Amino acid sequence: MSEPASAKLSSVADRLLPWYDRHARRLPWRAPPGARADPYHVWLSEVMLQQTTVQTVQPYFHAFLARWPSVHELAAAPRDDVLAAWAGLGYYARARNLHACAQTVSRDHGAQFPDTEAGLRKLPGIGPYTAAAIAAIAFDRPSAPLDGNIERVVARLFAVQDPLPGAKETLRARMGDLVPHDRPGDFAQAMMDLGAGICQPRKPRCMLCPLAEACRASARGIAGDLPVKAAKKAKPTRQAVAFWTVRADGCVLLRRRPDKGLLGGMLEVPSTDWTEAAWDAADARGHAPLAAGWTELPGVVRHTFTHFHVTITVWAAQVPADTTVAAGEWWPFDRLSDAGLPTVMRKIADHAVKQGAG
DNA sequence: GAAGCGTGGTC
DNA sequence: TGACCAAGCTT
Repeated sequence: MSEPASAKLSSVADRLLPWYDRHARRLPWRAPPGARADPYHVWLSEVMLQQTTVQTVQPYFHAFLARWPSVHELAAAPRDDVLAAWAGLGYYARARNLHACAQTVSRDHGAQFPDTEAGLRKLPGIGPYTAAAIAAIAFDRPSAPLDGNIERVVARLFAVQDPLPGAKETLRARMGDLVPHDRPGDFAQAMMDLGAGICQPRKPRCMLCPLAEACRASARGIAGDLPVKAAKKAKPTRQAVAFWTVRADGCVLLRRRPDKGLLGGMLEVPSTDWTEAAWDAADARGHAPLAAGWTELPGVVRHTFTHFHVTITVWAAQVPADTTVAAGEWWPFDRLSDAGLPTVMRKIADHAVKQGAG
């Protein structure tokens, strides 16, 4: 019988963990050496870090912990407060699921997060990656989280040339073979740190990599070409008109978006639909939140979402102090920063102010 | 399996 | 400037 594969694979953890002990990034959600991380902190950070950089997440993580120190307090918070605190972070379904998850854990689990991958996987907003990551990092389970960093590291280690996302299950199995029984949580974080700091997408720093000797892609000089990814579709450009309504008492009209879909549940500057065809004035006026003397402001607001670009024209109007609307909220202009506007809406507000319609 | 879902940084 | 990329999940 030949030498078991595990003899060689275990050397990956043996090489990586000492490197991690010297080079681990110091991050606010990580436990100090020798301590167990708080599952609430691990969960909150992992959800915030979905498709989002560490630098972007840090201030939000601190703000959430300061305001809601435990999962019980987060569960008890009004949902709109959680959404407003999430504003600017993107992928707002995460905030809706975060709040729902906190309520489930608080109500059904005695404020204790499940300590297994399968138990975590049942909670809203916790998918395959996040369940595996929390199980490993918070509970030291030998699970195999596979995020974008680990996909890249594993694809290079084994020189996997099949394109993603088709190769994902192959990579997950390879990762599973690498996970050590000792310190699996540190191993997962070490793989992510390696991906972020050494095994980088464009210019891998193989000269500094503790796994270079074991890396097939590095040996062949093709590390920078992996992983192969399927081509992405081109983004169309859509058009919209946004209505900036200033009331004589200094309030601005906002509106809450439907719960599902783009910017679901978030406040918005009332606007037309976002269509590929341009809006003519008569059609746009039919979508205004109220009848008023609308003026088109110079310039446009441009923004890019995951799957389309949008060009927004802003119409402004001033209305009397006693104006009301059926569906909408009047927000004092000088408290607009508390409203929790998504970035595209903040851009519209900034544009209106810059054009003198504050 | 594919599409929908944000934002900011980088090259 | 535009395309790519980041600790993905849901339907």
